[in-house]
Amino acid sequence: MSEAYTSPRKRTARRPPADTVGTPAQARELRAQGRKTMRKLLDASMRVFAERGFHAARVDDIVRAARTSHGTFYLYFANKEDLLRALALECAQDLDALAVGLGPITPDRAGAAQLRQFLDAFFSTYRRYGPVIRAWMEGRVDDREAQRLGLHAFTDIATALGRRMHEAGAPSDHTSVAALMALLERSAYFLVSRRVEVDNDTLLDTMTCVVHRGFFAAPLLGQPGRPRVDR
Amino acid sequence: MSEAYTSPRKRTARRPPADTVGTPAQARELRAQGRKTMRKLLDASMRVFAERGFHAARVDDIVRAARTSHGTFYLYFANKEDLLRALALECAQDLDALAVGLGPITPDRAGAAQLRQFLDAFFSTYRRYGPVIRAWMEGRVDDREAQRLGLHAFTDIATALGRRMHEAGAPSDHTSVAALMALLERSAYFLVSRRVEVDNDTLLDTMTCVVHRGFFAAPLLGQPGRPRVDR
Amino acid sequence: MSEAYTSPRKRTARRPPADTVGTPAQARELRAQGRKTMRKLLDASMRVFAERGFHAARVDDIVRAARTSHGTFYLYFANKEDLLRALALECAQDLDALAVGLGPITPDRAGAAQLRQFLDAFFSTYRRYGPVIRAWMEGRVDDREAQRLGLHAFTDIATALGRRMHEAGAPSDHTSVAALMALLERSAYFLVSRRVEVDNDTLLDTMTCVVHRGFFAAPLLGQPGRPRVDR
Amino acid sequence: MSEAYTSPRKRTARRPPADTVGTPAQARELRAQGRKTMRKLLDASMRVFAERGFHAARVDDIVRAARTSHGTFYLYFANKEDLLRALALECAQDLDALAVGLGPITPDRAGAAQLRQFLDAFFSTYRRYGPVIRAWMEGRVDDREAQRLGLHAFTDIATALGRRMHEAGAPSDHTSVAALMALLERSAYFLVSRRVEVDNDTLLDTMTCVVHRGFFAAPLLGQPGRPRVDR
DNA sequence: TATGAATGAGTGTTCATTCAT
DNA sequence: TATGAATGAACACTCATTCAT
Repeated sequence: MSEAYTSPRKRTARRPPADTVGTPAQARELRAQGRKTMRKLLDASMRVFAERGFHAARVDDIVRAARTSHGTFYLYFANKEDLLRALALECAQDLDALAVGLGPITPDRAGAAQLRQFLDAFFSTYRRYGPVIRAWMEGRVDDREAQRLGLHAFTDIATALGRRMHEAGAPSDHTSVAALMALLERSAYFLVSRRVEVDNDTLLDTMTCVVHRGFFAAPLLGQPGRPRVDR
Repeated sequence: MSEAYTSPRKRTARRPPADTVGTPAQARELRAQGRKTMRKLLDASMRVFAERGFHAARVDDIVRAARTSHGTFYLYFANKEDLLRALALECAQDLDALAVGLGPITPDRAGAAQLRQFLDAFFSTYRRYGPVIRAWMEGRVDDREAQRLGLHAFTDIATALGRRMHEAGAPSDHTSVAALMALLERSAYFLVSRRVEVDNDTLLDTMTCVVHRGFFAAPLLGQPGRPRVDR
Repeated sequence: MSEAYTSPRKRTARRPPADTVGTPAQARELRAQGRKTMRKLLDASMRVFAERGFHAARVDDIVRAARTSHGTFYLYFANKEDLLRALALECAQDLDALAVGLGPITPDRAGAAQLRQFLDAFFSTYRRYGPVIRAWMEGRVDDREAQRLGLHAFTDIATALGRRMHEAGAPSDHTSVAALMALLERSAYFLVSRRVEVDNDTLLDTMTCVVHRGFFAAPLLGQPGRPRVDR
Repeated sequence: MSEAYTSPRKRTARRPPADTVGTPAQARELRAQGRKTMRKLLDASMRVFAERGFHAARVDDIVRAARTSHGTFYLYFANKEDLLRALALECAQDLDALAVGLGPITPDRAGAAQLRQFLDAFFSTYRRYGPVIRAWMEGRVDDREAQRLGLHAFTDIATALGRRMHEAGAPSDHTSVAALMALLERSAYFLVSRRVEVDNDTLLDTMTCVVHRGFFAAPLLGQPGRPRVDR
């Protein structure tokens, strides 16, 4: 999953003259300045998406945030979806790393620690790429490629988790893994969107405990730092 | 929460601010035919929202689905947000009933059964009102009232669940309950949206088990019907 | 009153209230071409307003007259009201100049000449900005700013006239001045709208005579060029 | 000008079957109740027009004000213009009476009194029918008949005034009379619309004086009640 | 005679995308 | 490589008028 993003400028519908059609993602070679501008756009878009969400975000918002122009935007991306695709690639790489780095989740405190670390990393990625992930989830993305990337990345993580669940002797069928993914995604959303009042550490503790017991068949451990306080 | 929806045939003396309007409900009394048409619109909109999502849905889609005209739509609703508000009210009532009907979740099979039944009902409601709930979640709803309703309904359920968690001796702090809500909502979404391949019964079994253990501190019960199969 | 109009390319963070918007002027710096297009729109709108009146004029009429597109219009003006505001500013500046240039109206022929010159200038301005002035008069303009400008401009002229009436020893109370303004505005309207058959010179003569005698306490002068013909 | 208004129901464009076409204003004979309803609509419309103006007024506003229904409106009037025509007829009759009742305007106090009385009556009529008159003035009325009525009524008054001006030895050419009409109409508008602060009596005094001197060649009379105060 | 419901053409406004410089 | 200007299809909403009861 280390394909590099290649700007698909000129992959638009109307394509009349003898051009490099057929070779869809025919990126121009970018020089230093070009790379910098593209980076500016990618970063700006993440900020805008975080605030408004992908669909509500306007190209205008993005270029303003990136302190550049409309024309420039379309110099680097074929359209908004194409930008999403580029972000999706970065995000998928991040998630991929997560999947690769996930060690065994034993029923003891070591397993809990491993799990916590994974969750922490997941939340971190979500903080950055949440809007992209949600765009996948919402399923209103027309772009096949972006969809595929999202699916792929999620499947990778799901597979990794499923394997660890299996090792732990817990049910690791498709549905169980899906439920875990559901919990992960939405908890991260709550955390990041601030729609629900949760703070990072408390959520990490809670999730570690819940997931360990609920999905990895761990016994109830008196976990340190886990406040057993009722609300 | 049994406030009835009153069609906002407002008389925005001058400019109707194009948004949620100030005078939300100055409903004409509807006769039989009027009620029928309104119902048609509400039902059609649910179908359209289910397919396209609230934001992507066009008023035009709705009226086409309801086999009525554009003008008629605005005879019953001030705008799309107002329609959402009406649906939100119905949804909130459904969710409210769920909260009220939730019995104690004991650690034994009876508790599991109770839980399963609740989940079943929740999924059912989600099947119908999912788009409305997601509109709340996405937080891009401008309408204050609809937001309030959504928050209120979710808080009600969360409170009921929290109480049962507390009774069960499990952590029932704010964060734990939030995590449970996250799991419920997104699982239902996966189920309903068909974005992930899960079938109703399997998900019910899985969720019952996971939630029972993860959130209600139940021991691992050899639950009947729970396939221990790995994928 | 030399505030320059600044195109209201506002960034109504969320909903643009469909009306006068809060952030009226966050103008982009316009380049030569931009200025030209804006001018084209302003001029075209004057032509359209002259023909249809402000309220009846459609944005579509304006852009057609300006040989540009719908989108372009909204690139320069937030809406029709905003365009009116821009025109109002120009008009107010014109009227202001009139007020400043008004010399003393003595009871002799010199006074009559001065008056005639003023009336001529007033009619001239009215020929250009009549529709704007009438939009003020009709009082159906929602835009506060445009209203303020109109009121201000009229007050300026009224004040100047009042002072000259006072000097001339004629009644210069509020009501008298108002009556004079009424006469000026409506005569100009008759002249410009061609609703009543009057030609410019005849009207100038008539008005000079009538106003001189009626509002500036002048004696009946045998004014040259004044046809004493009955109709 | 004492033609009675006959509801032109069925003078609409589409007119397929063997109906009383050709006889355009084929009013149904109205019974007592019908007359009452029609009156209700006429009165309500005047109220609404006074508040919003003819063009901005919605049929919906009118029927609400008249506490009746849309359907009923179109039972009595072919459309909004048709309603205007009916009001125009009433108004024209009022104005007609004014024209007929206008006595000679002598240069002395008796003439001033006569003039004052006329102005008072004119303002009175304007208070009631101002919106109708303005609809004529604005010239945006499609209806030929209503236009004709308006023109006719104004011409009648203008003729009567012109005659009296002639008798008084003042210029009574077309343009002079037009200027007087301009002054009358707009003053009345200022008075009624409250766009300018003038009160009835003061305006009457001022107008009497100004018109007497300006249009009827009267000398400066120390008119009683005329405050010579500057503002 | 009266009514509330229904209709759809008309209008304002937005915004992704293309163009000329 | 960068930019601001231009475009027009798409969409929300209004309201005069007609219809069925």
